[in-house]
Amino acid sequence: MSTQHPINRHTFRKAERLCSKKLITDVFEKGNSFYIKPFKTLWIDTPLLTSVPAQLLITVPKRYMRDSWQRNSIKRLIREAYRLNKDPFYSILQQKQKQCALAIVYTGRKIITAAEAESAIILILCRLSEEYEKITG
RNA sequence: GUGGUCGUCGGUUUCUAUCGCUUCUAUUCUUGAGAUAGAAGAGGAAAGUCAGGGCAGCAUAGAGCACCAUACUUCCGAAAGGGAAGGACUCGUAAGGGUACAGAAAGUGCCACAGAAAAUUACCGCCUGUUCUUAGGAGCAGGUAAGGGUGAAAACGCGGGGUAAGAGCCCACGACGCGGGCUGGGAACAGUUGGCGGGGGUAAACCUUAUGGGCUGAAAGGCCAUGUACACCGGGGCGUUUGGAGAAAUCUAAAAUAAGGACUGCUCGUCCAAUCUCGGGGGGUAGGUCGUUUGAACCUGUUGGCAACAGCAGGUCUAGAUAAAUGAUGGAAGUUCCGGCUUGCCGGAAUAACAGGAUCCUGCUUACAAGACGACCAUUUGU
RNA sequence: UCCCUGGUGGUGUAAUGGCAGCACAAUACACUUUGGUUGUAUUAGUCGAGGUUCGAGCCCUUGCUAGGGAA
Repeated sequence: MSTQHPINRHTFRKAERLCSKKLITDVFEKGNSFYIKPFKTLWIDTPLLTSVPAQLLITVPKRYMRDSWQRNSIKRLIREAYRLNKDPFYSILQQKQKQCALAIVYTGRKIITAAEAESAIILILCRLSEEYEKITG
């Protein structure tokens, strides 16, 4: 598996996105959650249909950001930050033989810069890694 | 030069480094939502969803009413609450701008406050007659719209005649409205001539006239796969009359009819079934694919037309995602601005506003940074 | 993507085209030793822009904004 997804390539393909309606409802209804600065994160430990370690869903509510171009740009920033920083989290998941469904919800009301997004995403991924350490003991 | 009016263009440009996204094509083998290479990849408004269509489904014997929309003329356009040119009115010194711009003389309603009165009106006043009288006047009956501080709006304006007092009551001139004739124009309309008339405003109040209008929207709808249950609840109903068979229960045939449903608001009318119909609710699925991008398409040239636009010729194929693709960080050039002066160099800053396709077109409306351009008007100064 | 509804003081709500009200809240005063209750007074408003009208919260156009629905 790891040969198909080399660590040194920071990709973010369709397989790594959360598209299944069932999984999405599971994440939002049964998932664990925590809050770091402008993002709310929901996650659940569940077997996925594909071979990737984790699937991610990015969401910006229409209630807070009215214009679609603003929502799109924030989603792009989050995706970029996740893509560049996901490797430590993936390696932990692969060690533990686990799969994870993730949802990141932006709860701010203004546009953030790329640097702010990246630091917050790094914090979120560290927190998730800790949670998995606790689960597996 | 200053101020202004109308309009057009513009919309992060080019090269490059690292990482990355979507679609298509080719190659490859480990046959996977793989790898490599190449190509393509958001807007003038993609927006608001305001108008009209294409397309799709449902409905459709027909008629009437209701409801909704539109409303100067001609032309363009598939159509349009669309556009062009023109007319009328209106705002502006002007260039120009705006107009739901049919009917108030078919009818109904409304017009607060103020005012005598807001549309067949008499409160004060004026005048006539009459009664009383303290001789100033008061009461009663009638005539009268010339005058009365109001109001958004006051019963055409002004002059003369007339009268008891007055009044378009009559006349001249003027304004307004409705017909007729003539001239110009394709028409709206304009000019002119003569006739008739007396009427407040309001139709983005009801309404009248003319014209038009089925309903629902890609979560429409078709196909494949997966999966299941019409189990449950509520309303209505499987009826009545006549004929035949039969002792009867009942069965059967044809016609009519009550209640119900359909014809998408109502009426007429037509049609509909008998473990049936209408509504609610539940179970299951939670995937793929078509629709889906070649079209009233775009670009260039040319012809016709004042213009909107149309014809002809040549060329082009130009996003198709689906929890939803264009991004992040650098470098160089270019562009713009600021400062300095050697006037074409140096240094610094910025590289943007509005904003992201989701079925597709035509319009309308709204938002919009730096900058560029054209036409015209007013005014000032100089020549 | 498509469709629908609303917007009135700080909050909740009324209002035929004709002076924009009511309740709660807030502030001040009175009452009370003080607070509460009660009473009196005050402040504060038609989402923005344009149009129709003598006159728009209401009618029309357009924008802004809030919310809802649709396998």
